[in-house]
Amino acid sequence: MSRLAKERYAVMIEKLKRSGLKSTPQRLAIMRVLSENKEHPSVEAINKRLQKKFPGISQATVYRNIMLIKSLGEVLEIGFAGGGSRYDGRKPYSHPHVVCLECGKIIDPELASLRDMTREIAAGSGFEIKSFRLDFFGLCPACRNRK
Amino acid sequence: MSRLAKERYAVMIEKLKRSGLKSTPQRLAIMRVLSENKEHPSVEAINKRLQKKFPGISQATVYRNIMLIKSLGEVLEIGFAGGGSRYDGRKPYSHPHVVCLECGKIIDPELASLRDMTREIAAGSGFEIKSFRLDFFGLCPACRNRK
DNA sequence: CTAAGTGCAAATGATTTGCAGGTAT
DNA sequence: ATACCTGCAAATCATTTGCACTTAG
Repeated sequence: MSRLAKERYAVMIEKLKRSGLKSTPQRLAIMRVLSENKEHPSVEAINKRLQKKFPGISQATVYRNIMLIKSLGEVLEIGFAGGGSRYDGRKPYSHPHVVCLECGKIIDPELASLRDMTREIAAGSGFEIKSFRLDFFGLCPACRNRK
Repeated sequence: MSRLAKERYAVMIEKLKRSGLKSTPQRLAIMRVLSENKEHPSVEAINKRLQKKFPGISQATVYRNIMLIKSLGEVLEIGFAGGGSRYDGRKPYSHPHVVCLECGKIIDPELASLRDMTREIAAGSGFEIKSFRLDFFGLCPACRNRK
């Protein structure tokens, strides 16, 4: 477990306790997966990963806990139109993603030109901006070669 | 019908004919709504709008035709996680949106700083970028005042 | 103890599809 | 004529919810 993952996990536990919610084994395990997994896993992927340690854990439990963790502000949901959300527990705040249309891989790119965008939008539209969503879609290096 | 709307509508008809597909009244009406409606309407909104002229038009017909128009590259689908896509037939290419979390209003903002973003991402990630999706979420001026 | 949480199965809600007629070309 | 379309209703698919049972604090 990396330093960042440990830190993220600790923050989640902290918020959980502060909220007077229970620390069930399933819940802690879900938090652990979210804090260390870099793949932006889907609910299905999280469930699959947990089957080893919790045979028979319910998808409903995974969904309910992710919702809860989201309400604590500790996981970012990256939902797509066609259904099938992915989750980022390492950086639970708005940030850009690059999604491979072929294999579904998702990475967090560097994007210096992002800086003043939100400010520019707020000034131009009169909206009070709360969050953003920026996704680039394309083919990852591996899938490009495979063609 | 504005000049832009007329133009968009003409392009859609053109592509439709070029593809050897039929010009049914329902299909033409859907294209017309998509080419002139600035509200980024949902399927439900489009259906509602058409009920006057086509009592009993099926949601399925609207869905099927939007899919078809999308496959012609003539409408941009703005799909949201919680379900409920919105459509933009006036600018059927990737461009940013500002979405009101309260009333669902969607506008097309100016965003000069968008310029080199795609290039920057492609260079940094090795991905071949095909499209992007940039949404800002917040409160529109009207909803801000209402608080 | 007892409020929360879990597993299971049924319910949802947007979208899709199969089928039995219609209709544009 | 006939391939394409439409309306209707049933089927999907991810997600949510009701319920009876279990468990953390």
